Amino acid sequence: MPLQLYNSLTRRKELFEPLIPGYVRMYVCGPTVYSHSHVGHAKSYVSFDVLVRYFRFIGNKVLYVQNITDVGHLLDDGEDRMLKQSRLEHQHPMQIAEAIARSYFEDMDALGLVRPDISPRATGHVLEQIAIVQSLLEKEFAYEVNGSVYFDVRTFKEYGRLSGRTLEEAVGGTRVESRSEKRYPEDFALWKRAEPEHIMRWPSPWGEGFPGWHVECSAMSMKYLGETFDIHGGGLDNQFPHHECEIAQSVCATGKPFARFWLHNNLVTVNGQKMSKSLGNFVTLKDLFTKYDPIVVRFFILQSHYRSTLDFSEQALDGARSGFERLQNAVQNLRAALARAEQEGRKGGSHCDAVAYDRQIRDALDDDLNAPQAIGALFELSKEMNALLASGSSVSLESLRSVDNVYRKYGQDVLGIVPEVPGSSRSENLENKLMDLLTTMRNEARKQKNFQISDRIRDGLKELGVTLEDRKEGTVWKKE
RNA sequence: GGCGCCGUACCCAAGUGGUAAGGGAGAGGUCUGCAAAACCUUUAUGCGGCGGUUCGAAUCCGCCCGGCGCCUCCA
Repeated sequence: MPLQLYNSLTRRKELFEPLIPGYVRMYVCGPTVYSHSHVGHAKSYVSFDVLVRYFRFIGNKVLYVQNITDVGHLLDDGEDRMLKQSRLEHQHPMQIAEAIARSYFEDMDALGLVRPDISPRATGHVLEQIAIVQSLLEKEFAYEVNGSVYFDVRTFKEYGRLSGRTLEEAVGGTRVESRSEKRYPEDFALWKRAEPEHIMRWPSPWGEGFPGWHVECSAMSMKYLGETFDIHGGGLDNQFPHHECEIAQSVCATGKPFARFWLHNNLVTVNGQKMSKSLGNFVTLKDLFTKYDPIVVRFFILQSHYRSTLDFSEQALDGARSGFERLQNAVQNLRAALARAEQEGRKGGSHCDAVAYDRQIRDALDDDLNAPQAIGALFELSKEMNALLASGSSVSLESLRSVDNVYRKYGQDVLGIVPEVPGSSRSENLENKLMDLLTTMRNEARKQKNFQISDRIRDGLKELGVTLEDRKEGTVWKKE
């Protein structure tokens, strides 16, 4: 089954093929860098990370662009959120932007995300934004008032297609007082006049000012991906107005189609309510990572579909952690068995049909990136292998290798929930050597029934946060 | 008020016409000097409620109840 993706533009799953065969051009709305990332950001970026990984896995080259918004994102009262934060922290806005951008990458790296190929900043692309605004003015899709430029939404008949609303509806339901400067309440700012106290300002044909929020994404996506590209992604809460406005200004500026596929991830909820900064119910990733391993958070996120809401709770996270550990154990068991089989040069043995699971996982991912279903299949495979290994039957080298291959391909490369080396008992360092020494001594003591010594070793290690487990295959240790 | 989404076991969560994936928790078991872990088995005659369409519905249609999102900054 070829890859199908749900396109918000058409409201249905569509066969996805890049415009240029074998080359996917993709843009995802990145963070506004004024405060640390929370679980909601993680859901969005983890989802698109899996998409990028999957595109590459099935043989495409991908150019993945994700912006960093460091100007123009306004609050209700018209204040730039970057400037507000800078005022609160007594720092230059670019200081905030730099610190938060670093924090963002730190968090995303921890979650195992593949970095975007290009991470352009809005402040670095003011010229490109001005060029779009100028083009829109020339073509009379926009108008200037007192040093600000607005997009005239009535000139674009497709306005509202993405979000499924018509101008009449929108204006009827608008709860915001219309800005007197605008010709029409739904018109949106392309360029804003900077008041004297406004620090972030650039010269423009209309005087000193700063770009509107939406236009940066049009400028940066088209600069690096071309006027028409394959995929534009982002959070569902950006569908309107942000993405609607992007489409309007891009299509009108170039006269060409903009993004072909629009993908929207759903939101993280807490007790059924959206996790957001304004509600104050958000959990920053940095806080979360003190309690949960980032890869557990990633696993938790991927256990629900990207287009479903994900309800956040400690109980759910704890459940994910246990499930994650179960999968790691299964992979460890399998690899230990594989190592033994390779050592003995095993010929023959019982069979496990990894191909069926491979197929199942491929089908799940091809169907609008159904990661939870793919994970379900990985667990079923694990259960079958565990049972086979526990029964004591010797599994054929070929089967063991093909199962390991499924873990590597999907668990590791595509989903990123199986580390290169699961668990902590394998790498070669002093810690490992010391632990080997201690566990060997302890097992010798146990053989001699000197349990005073053996328990003293185990209890002592426990106090240091190291747990020993005596398994059939030998003793393994884990750090808390 | 307009547009849209969701309601599946104690918790999280797939499934969108063919007779309920998966994970956690609980229960039972294997292993074991003890402990812990690991592993196995097991757990929804039913998918918010009521009608309808169909040989057949969690899945389609209608109504109702409950919750949420967007319409204003948010991934």
